[in-house]
Amino acid sequence: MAATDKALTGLRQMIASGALGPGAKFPPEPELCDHLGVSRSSLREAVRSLAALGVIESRHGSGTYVSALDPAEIISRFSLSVELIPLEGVLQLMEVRRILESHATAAAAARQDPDLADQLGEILDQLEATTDAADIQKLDAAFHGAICTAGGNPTVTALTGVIRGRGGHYRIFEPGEDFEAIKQTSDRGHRAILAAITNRDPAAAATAASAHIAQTELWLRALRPDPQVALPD
Amino acid sequence: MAATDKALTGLRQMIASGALGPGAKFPPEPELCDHLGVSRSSLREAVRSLAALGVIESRHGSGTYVSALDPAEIISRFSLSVELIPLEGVLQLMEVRRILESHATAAAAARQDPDLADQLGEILDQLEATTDAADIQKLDAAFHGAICTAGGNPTVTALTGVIRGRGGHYRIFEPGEDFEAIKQTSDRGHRAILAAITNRDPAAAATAASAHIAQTELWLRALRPDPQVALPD
DNA sequence: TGACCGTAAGTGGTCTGAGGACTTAGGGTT
DNA sequence: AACCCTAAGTCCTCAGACCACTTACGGTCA
Repeated sequence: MAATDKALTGLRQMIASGALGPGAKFPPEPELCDHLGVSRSSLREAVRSLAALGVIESRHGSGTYVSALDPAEIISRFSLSVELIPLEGVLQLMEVRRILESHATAAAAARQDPDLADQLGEILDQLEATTDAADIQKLDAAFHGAICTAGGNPTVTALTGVIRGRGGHYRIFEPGEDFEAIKQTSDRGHRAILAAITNRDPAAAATAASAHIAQTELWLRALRPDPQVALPD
Repeated sequence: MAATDKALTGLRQMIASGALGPGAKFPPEPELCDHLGVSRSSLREAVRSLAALGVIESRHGSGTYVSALDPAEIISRFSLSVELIPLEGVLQLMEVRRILESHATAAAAARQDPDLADQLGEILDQLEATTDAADIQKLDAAFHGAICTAGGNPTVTALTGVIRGRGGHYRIFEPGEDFEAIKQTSDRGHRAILAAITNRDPAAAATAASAHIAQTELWLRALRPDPQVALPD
């Protein structure tokens, strides 16, 4: 087995076996090199791999530690790769977001958190008052994020957040001829979701969230160029 | 900015800017070092990070390439980290699987693929005939995987597959006093899903899949030790 | 006695140079 | 035309040295 792979397997094994739990500190690099039988360069490349995946953390001057191994944190690391996925793949991810977020929105409506509706109302007031693309994206994330958090599953919140962040890179809300129509449709969608939550109607909340996100998917599809047709000779 | 981070940012920028699309080849390491202004060690650590995330691929003797940037492949890389998540976090992930897979199962039922039911029936025949834990896990994955594939969204298939793989590490089907009861319940759940697909009843399929996975979650919860209570002095 | 600060040990971060291992393409041979 | 061999190109691994940061200890001063 290659040196880096050997180090990678060894490090993962130390965690999987339970020898090192969340937050535990690894031995110093020279000691690990000796234990795993690889050079320092190979060990460091293996450490970098696991750090990229959110499994371990290196702290300069302090040591190398097992991360909290919290699924939400690990999923957040995916934004580094998801942000590079082309539009075609983003559409598949948006369907995942639609399914999960409509579920989380229904759960939020069912929970009847008395503060949630007020909080969401304030966000929407600000959102409807601005036309700045960056502000829109930030407030939209705050709105959907608060709902997902209320839904009760942090992993769902993290996953939808990553996907939403990717979709947001396509500036749907750039000033253009359709800007006002798109903005109004979006604002109405948000109000419909809030109304369902206020009415404590999970089914309506799921439908409203699904419709709202599906609308975003349609806008994204409109950005997609038609598939190139292979020309005959 | 730290050297490795500088290299990481530079590499991602080369992809995000569109300068290098899926499958494109990076310049040789010495050239990249010069271009990014870092040493070879730092560059290699950055490359390893992105390789761990499924964004780029290094081929020994050939070169370094941008990956296909396919969301399903990128999500598959998650298994390296998901497999290390403790039981508590797995339960959150199982809810994600339940939501996505019940949706995919409904979609598979709606699609009315004539070959699917036969294929699933053969898998279940084998599954019901074996008591080997490894075979059970393999056939269970084949059953649910085929359904998700029929659902039409490869990203959903990849995501549910990663989570299912993690859950499978907890050997629910180890020989024990409850083995037969658990196995029978599981088999019945599979048959109910197949029946809904055969009947082309999406709603029943979603319900059956949700119930089946929820049952698995209950078995996993039973493995969870009670939270440790902090003892007073 | 307490708080503050400087110092030294411990640890990860970066650079450089060298040689090995693998892939690939091209030319020569059969 | 098919096969094999060679050589160039590229990534992989190792080793050693030095730098940067964190931490804890012990001394100093109020």
